[in-house]
Amino acid sequence: MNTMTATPSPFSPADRPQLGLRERKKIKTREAIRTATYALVKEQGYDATTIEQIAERAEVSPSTVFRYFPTKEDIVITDEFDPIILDELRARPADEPWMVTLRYVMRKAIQFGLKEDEETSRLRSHLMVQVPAVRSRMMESMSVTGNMLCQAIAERTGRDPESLEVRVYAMSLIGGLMEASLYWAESGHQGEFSDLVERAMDVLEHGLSE
Amino acid sequence: MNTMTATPSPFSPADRPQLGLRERKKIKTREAIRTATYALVKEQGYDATTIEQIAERAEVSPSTVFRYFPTKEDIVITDEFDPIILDELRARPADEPWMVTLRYVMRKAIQFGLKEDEETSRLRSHLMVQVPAVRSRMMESMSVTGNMLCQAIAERTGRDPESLEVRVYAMSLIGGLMEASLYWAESGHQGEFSDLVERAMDVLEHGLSE
DNA sequence: CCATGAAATGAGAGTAGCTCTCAAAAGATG
DNA sequence: CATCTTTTGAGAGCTACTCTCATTTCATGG
Repeated sequence: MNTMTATPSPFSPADRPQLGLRERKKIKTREAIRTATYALVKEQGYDATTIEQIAERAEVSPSTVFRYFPTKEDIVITDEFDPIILDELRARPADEPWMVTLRYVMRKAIQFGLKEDEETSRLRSHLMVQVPAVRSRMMESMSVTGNMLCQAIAERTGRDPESLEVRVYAMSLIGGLMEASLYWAESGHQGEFSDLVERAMDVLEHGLSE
Repeated sequence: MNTMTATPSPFSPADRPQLGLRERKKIKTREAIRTATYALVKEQGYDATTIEQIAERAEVSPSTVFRYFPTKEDIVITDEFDPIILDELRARPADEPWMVTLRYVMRKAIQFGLKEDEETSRLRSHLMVQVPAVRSRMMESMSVTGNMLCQAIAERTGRDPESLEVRVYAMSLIGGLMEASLYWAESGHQGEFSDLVERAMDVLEHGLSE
């Protein structure tokens, strides 16, 4: 749902021979660090996993780890959904009701996210519940997603993306959706996440009234 | 808007002679640490201010600082609004429309918060904008406020406070209000905060439609 | 008022996240 | 192959944060 660093879209490095050896190595290193981190966290838990261990398993130096990710939490939470979601939002017809668009795009994003690596996305939301630092960082990255949403809403409605109204609206959406994914993780990932999101959207659209 | 530690309500220590010397000293120390921190942050900025400096100015040891506040950010963000807001919410007549209640209570909370120490609450929201770590922690503490809101909403509507619907609704409210205060700080605290909150409430109630 | 017990404090050592610098290694370029 | 640029590794250094233990400070019953 967020990305601070401009992660290239999810294709394996081999798919892009047009990139120089340098670029390909960078992508490899990045993935190696992430893979190593996920594995270690699965084995020992988040706090018990140190940067040194991550560096060792990824076969890079600790300095390099920090060159690729500003903080330890970022190794875990970074994803590349935002640009995809933005594209999808823009691709919808302009006269479609906003909520219909939103539901459609969210459903698609969830499909995409779960398909790519189900276990990883579960681990991620699990960490969000268990590790305060990760949750914090995750929430902060929401504001990036929020800005993107503001942009999309502004384009759609002709409002100023920086206006209080648009920003409040976007953040309330994101807050609600965030809570839905927390709920999902807290309840041990029971049921379909997409169902929860549908219910969350109902609340966001109509309030608690009904 | 939040409190992780159970700060006693805002009365000067002298007002409560029924407390033992020990308790009164604890309150004094807590306030000394906070005062020292605010002063140093105003002088040098947040990052440049170290725990050692804070300890020195508050005339306690660094260990003591950590005994009173789990993290450096907590020294800055902790406040004691949650219980007050909860009480106010409960004090409203049960048949009053929910949004009316909410607007009333928010207005009151803002009055209270600004009156107590205007400059401090400005500094706080300023830090929220400027220092990522503070913003993160602030956002996380929102979930505490969120739980409180769930409780209040549940009591009012007879729903389960743990239900997805209530939780999503609460967090969307909080996300929106949070954004309003960020907006206020980003625009240099122009205008009345309460006006911004009114506008935010309009959006939260009716969406962007009108 | 003093003795005993409990709580708060200070001192200090230790861990780990994160930053910065500089020299060595590896890829790009002509 | 030579040169230039980018990436990496090594290591020192800072600081938030934790833990332990001895010392001091307050509370309490006699």
